[in-house]
Amino acid sequence: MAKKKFYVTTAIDYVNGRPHIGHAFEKVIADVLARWNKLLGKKVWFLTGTDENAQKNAQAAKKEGISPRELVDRNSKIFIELCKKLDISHDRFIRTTESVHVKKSQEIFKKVYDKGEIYKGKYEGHYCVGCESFITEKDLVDGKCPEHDKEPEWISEDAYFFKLSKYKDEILNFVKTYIVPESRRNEIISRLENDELKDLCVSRINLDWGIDNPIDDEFKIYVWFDALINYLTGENGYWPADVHVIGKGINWFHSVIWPGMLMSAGIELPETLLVHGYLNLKGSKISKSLGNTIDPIELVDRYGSDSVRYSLLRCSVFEDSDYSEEILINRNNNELANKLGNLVSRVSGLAEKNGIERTHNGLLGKLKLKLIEKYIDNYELDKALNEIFTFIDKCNEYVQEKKPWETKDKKVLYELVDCIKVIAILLWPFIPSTSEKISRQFDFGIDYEKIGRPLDIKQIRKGEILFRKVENGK
RNA sequence: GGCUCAGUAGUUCAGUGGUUUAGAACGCAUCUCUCAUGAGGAUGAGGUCGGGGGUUCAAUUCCCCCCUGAGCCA
Repeated sequence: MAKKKFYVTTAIDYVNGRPHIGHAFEKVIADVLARWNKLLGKKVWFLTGTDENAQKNAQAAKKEGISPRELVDRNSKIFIELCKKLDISHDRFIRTTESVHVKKSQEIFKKVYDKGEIYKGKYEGHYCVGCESFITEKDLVDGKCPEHDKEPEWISEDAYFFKLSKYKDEILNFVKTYIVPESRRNEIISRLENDELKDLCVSRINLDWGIDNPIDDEFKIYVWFDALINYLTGENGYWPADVHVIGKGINWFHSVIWPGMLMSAGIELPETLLVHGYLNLKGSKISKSLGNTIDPIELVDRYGSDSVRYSLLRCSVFEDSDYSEEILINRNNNELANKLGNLVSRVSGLAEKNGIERTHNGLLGKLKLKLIEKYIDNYELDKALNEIFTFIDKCNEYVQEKKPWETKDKKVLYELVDCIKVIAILLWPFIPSTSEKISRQFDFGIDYEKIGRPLDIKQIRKGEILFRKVENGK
């Protein structure tokens, strides 16, 4: 029987600045999904990357007095470094300046044009450089874009339009099964039902950065049009995507424009759009002007990838959450060091001294495996982790109750070691490097099918401390 | 402005399609084991479930209004 495939993507990131903690959050969520499906035995393809054709990048480069090419080359490396530091298991890192992507974008553009669904017209309107898009009169606040607090430029130009309006009903029908969570789905449905869906301007004139319009070399392709196509460029035979992981700010592009493009191009539609919330730092938005950004690369250097991953994954996927270094430290000390780390430490020490003897593992009955699976299937990763850690508590209680340091009961120790095996397997998508350390220490493989199977009995040794505690206030 | 969501212990959040003592974690207090990373375990204090009205024998849970915060608006 052929293995089932699983194709997951993140949004591609603008490279006009350094990555912030929100980028790390999204990548870690997608990584858990990728690893979870790998653990279940599926053939996984995980795509992430950088969006480099945006006008924003050209502007950022100009500010620094370097070419756009230099800027994107330099900055995309930092995003690659972030992935590496966070143990992101992506199979492909796409950059939209790659020639293969340029070709793909032009190919799709031409396909839609040839079908008569891209046509030439005139566009007049307010264009916000920050948004990379036009905004309507009624959305302006004091003549400024409310999100970027900048006056948009008035643009009147020849332009190419994509007949997005044609697909309104089809899109409306499609999103009903596409978008997760429900609240985000309803937002899109209500806009589609209540407002007119206009055709989308998909070209820009007089730019010297971006992908050439293959029909008319006076124009570039609108950056969002090419950006979305990255999911096709990087699919490696895995299309359609099983999950696109994105932030709530770009829901519209992925919920309406992207399916519309695919419908027009006659390409199969993706399965699920997972829209996650944002992280707030001490109650306020991440914002460079507030100077409250946390550099995720620095965090990993200071605390290790698993502590950063874990603290991020304890945040709600769907709702906005508070995040701070202090929260990370508390999670690290209380949950990773005191609960998980200490359990492994005490049990491995006792097992090394006393040995283990096979028996029926009654303790395992306290693990709500079905519930954990359900949570992960519903993308409620924080709840899944919570449940796994509840089980770790049960194991610590069991040690206390059975006092194996007095009884030297090898069967009790077997149960505990077997449970640690299960815990390590379940935690692998979340904190892979720690899981792998535990698996080496107890000498078992990380394999989902081993969860219900008896443990091979081997010599166990007390390993190194898994998590160092951190003094708060560093 | 339109639409949507949220407001529950000091903090972060669960939860309830109306019924007897509203849950967890962290923090705090007391006790305790000693295998372990001064970790673990037990107990306890802490909430008029945003405010006001309504429906009902009964509302934190349903309905209406208000306040506050957040989000989306191509």
